[in-house]
Amino acid sequence: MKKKVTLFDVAQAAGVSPSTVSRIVAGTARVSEKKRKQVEEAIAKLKYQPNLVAKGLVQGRTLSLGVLTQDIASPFYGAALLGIQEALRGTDYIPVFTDGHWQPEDEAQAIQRLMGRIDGLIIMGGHLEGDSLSAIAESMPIISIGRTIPGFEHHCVLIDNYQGAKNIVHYLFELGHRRIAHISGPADHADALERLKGYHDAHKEFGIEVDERLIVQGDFQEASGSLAIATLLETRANFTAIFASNDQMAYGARLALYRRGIRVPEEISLVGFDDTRTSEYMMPPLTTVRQPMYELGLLAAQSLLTLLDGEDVTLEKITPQLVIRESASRAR
Amino acid sequence: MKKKVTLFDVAQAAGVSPSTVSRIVAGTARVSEKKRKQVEEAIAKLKYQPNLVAKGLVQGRTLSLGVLTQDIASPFYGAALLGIQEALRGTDYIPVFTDGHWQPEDEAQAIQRLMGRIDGLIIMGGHLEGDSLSAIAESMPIISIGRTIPGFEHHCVLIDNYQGAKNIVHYLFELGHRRIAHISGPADHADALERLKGYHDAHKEFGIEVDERLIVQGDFQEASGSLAIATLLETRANFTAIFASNDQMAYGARLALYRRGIRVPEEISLVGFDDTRTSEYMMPPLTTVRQPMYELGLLAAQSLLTLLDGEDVTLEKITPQLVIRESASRAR
DNA sequence: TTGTATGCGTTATCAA
DNA sequence: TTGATAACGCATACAA
Repeated sequence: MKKKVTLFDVAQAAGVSPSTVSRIVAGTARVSEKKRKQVEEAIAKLKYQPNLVAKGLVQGRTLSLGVLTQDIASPFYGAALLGIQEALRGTDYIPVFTDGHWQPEDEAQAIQRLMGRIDGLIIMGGHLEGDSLSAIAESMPIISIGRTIPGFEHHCVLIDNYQGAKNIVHYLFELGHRRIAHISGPADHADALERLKGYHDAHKEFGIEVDERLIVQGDFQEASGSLAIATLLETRANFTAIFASNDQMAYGARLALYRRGIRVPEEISLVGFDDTRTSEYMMPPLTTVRQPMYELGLLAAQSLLTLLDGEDVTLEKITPQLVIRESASRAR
Repeated sequence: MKKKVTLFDVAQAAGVSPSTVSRIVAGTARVSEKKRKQVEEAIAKLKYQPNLVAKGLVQGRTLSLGVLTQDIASPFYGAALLGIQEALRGTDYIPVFTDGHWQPEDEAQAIQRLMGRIDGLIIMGGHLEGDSLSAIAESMPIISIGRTIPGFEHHCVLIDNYQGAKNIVHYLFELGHRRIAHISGPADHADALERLKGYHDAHKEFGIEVDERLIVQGDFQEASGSLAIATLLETRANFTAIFASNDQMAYGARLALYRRGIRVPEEISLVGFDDTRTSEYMMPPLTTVRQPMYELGLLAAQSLLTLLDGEDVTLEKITPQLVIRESASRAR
C-alpha cells in the first residue's frame, strides 16, 4: 500500500500555501501563471489524487447519485442505467445503483443504505408509499420515472401505461382479434393496474365485452407467463391473441405455447409491453409497446443534475410507442 | 431541506460526551446501561443518522466497493451484481457498479472515476493490461473473476473456458455431429480465445479436422450472431451444428435461422456459452455451458470483505457445467 | 493574488 | 467507564 499524498504535501513541494493548491485544483479563482506551473508540476511529480471523501465532508456533498431500480439485473432497467451513465459522463458524479426487488421493504432498506452517501436520487418503478418518498424528496433532489411523488409531480416522468395498453389492444382489434387474453401484472402494482384498465377500456371503446376468464394474473416474471398459459388453456375459454402486461411474461408465455406446439402468430398472436432488449430477438420478434428506458434514464440524470445546480425542472408525461414486429398477425 | 442532526447534538440531548455516543453507535466499547439508554432515546428522538462521509474521512475509507463489469445492462453480468449485493447485505459497504463496454480505454476510465471513492474492487472480464491491474492491486484489495492479475493469482477466480468449450463440443460429437460451425468472440478477448482453442482441441481429440470456413468471428453481441449465420450460409460449407461463443450471439443466430426457415434443432443444432438468464426461455431452450455468475459474484464479494478484514484468501479455478436443454439433438 | 485560520462530523488517543 | 482533544484532508471566509 502506498502512502497517500495530500494537498498539503503538494503545497510544500511547490512552495505555496495549501489554499493556492486547492484553488488551482478546483479552478475556483485566478492564480498567477508562475505558481500554477509550480503546483502543476508538483502534482504530477507526487501523483497527487484529491481525496474525495474529505472534499465531500467539507462541501456537504458526496458527488454520488443514487439510482433505485426494481431489478438491477433485468435488461429493462439495465437500459436506463446506461442512459444514466451517459448523462453523468464528463461530470464529477458517479451513479450508485441499487434495487428494491419489487418489494417495499427492500426498497426502503435500499434507500436507507444510500442515505448520507448521495446528493440526489433517481427512482424507477416500485411501490414505496408516497409519503416516504415525499419525505426523502424534502431532504434531497429526486427525479422519478414511472411513479408519482406527492408534492413533487413536476419531478416525475410518468409513462402513460393506460394509453400504451389501449393502443396495443386496439391494434389487436384492428387485426381482427376479438377474444384477447390478458396476463396482468401484480395487483398492487400501479403500472400493471393501468395497463389492465387500458385493456378494459379498449374493449369498451370497441363495444366488445371482456370475458373475465381471459384475464390471468402474473407477477412480471417469466415463469408466471408460462403458468398463465397453462391456466388459460385449462379454462377452455378460447382466444386468438394474448396481451402480456410485460415482455418478460410474454417470454414465458411464448415458451409455454411452444411446448404445446401452438404456433405464434399463426395460431395465436402474442404481444407484450416494455420492449426489453431481447424482445427484438424473440421468435418471432415480439410486437410490444416501447418504453424508451435509455432515453428516460438519460433525461432523469440530466434533470437531476439541473436540480443539483439549483435550477428547477418540469417533466412531462410520455406516451410509449407501439413497436410492431412479427408476433401478432391477422386473426384467422 | 432539513437540518442534519450530528453526533454532537445527540450527545447534548443525552447529556453525555460525543465520544460516548460514538462508542455506542459503533459498539466499540462497553458503556453503562444507563447512559446507553439515554443515548438511544436521544438518537430515536432526534432521528440521528451517522454521517458516513465523516466516518470515512477519519477512518481513511469510503465504505464503498467498486465493481467493474463489461456491460452493466447485460443479464449475464447482472446475475453477478445480485450475488454481490447479497454478500454485502448486512455490512456497511455498498457496491458501486460501473462498466467498461468491452473497451480497454473505457475500462481504464471507469476505474479512474472510482479511484478514491472505493476501498476495494471486484473486476469481471475485460482486457485492461495486466500491468495496470497489478498497479491497482498494489493500492487496494482486488478480486477478479475470469481474468488473471499478475502477482495476485490467488485473488482471481478463473473460469475454465477451455474445458467448458471442449465439453460442449464433445457433447455435439456424441450427438453425431461432425461438421460444427463456431461463432467466436472478439480476437482480443481472452475468454473468446480459450473457447476457440477448446473448440479446436476437441476436434483434435476426436480426430476430426476443423474446416476453417466454419469459424466466423463475432463480438459477443446479438447482432453479430445473426451476421455470422449469413456469412456461414454464404460460404455454402455445410454444417449440422453451431457452437456460439456466448449465449447472446446464439440468440442472434437463432433469429437468423428462424428468418431463413431453418428449424432448431431438427435441421441444425445450436449451443452457446454462459447460460444467461433468458437462455432458459429461448426457443427451444438453449443448451449451453453455465457460468454460475450469481454464485461467483457472491464469492467475490465475500472474499473481498475478507481481504478488507486483513485476512488473505486463495481462490481457485472453476469448471463451468454443461446445461443440456433442447437446442441440440442427434445429427440427422 | 496569496496565505492563515477555522470548520465539516466523526473516530482515536490519552488522561482522568 | 467516561470525557476532552487532536487528527482526517479539504474548502473557504477573512486578512494581508
